[in-house]
Amino acid sequence: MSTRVSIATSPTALAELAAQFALLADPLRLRIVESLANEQLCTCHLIEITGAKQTTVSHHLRILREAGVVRSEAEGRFTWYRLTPGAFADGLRQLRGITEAARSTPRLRPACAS
Amino acid sequence: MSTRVSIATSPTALAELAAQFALLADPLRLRIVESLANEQLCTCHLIEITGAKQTTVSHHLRILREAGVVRSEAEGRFTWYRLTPGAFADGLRQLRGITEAARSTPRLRPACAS
DNA sequence: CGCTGATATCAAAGTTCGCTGATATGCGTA
DNA sequence: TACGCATATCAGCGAACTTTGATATCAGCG
Repeated sequence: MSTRVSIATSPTALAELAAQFALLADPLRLRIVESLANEQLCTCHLIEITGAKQTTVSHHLRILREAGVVRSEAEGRFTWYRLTPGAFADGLRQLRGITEAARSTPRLRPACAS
Repeated sequence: MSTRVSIATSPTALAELAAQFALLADPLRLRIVESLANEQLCTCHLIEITGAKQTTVSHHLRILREAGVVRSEAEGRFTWYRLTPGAFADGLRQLRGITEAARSTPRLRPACAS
């Protein structure tokens, strides 16, 4: 009879959250996201900022676009990117909860029932 | 003469931050971290909570341990894990900055100097 | 209309990552 | 001391990911 505490997050929600953090788990994508936090930029800017090849930047932009955290708008030959308002809101909320709880780790040690 | 805005984060800091998010980018690790946020747990608990194999859990615990976000303390046959106070603080700060800036994306569109 | 530049897509290659069975270590107990 | 249980380590396999050259698309310009 396992009386372990229930798991707050459903498996799917957990996977979605992990996917959200995965977007930030790559240095290049992190740089892109952080650059887009302050201003809209077109691909050429991001190529210059990151120093990565055009195809590489375009690939990561697609990942971010399909994840819904950035929006793109074509303007002539250029494509402008901006961060989606509310992007990473879930991740932020979760991370805040974790760090706040971890601030004072209780000595609680549930029994090792086997 | 590229006059692109400077990059706030150094390459190493960026990599470290990405590595921090990578820790949360796996559903299993995310569940472990989230479980440890509220109480100390030993490996057997985490095996039961996650439903994963013992070696799998142990593997991820090692990753978290070596990253410094969890601490382990042996007690007899058991090993207790707890979240390191201050873990993910940088990640949280960064993510907060991003989401706050993204709340109101300015129409700013720097020129495409080529 | 043909060329150039900006960007996206595709396919291949190399690398990393998660999972797992086998195995080792170490503590408590009979 | 011998055995069982909790846990960690190791090695290998397969999947997923990043990077990149080649190529396609498309808009603006001469």
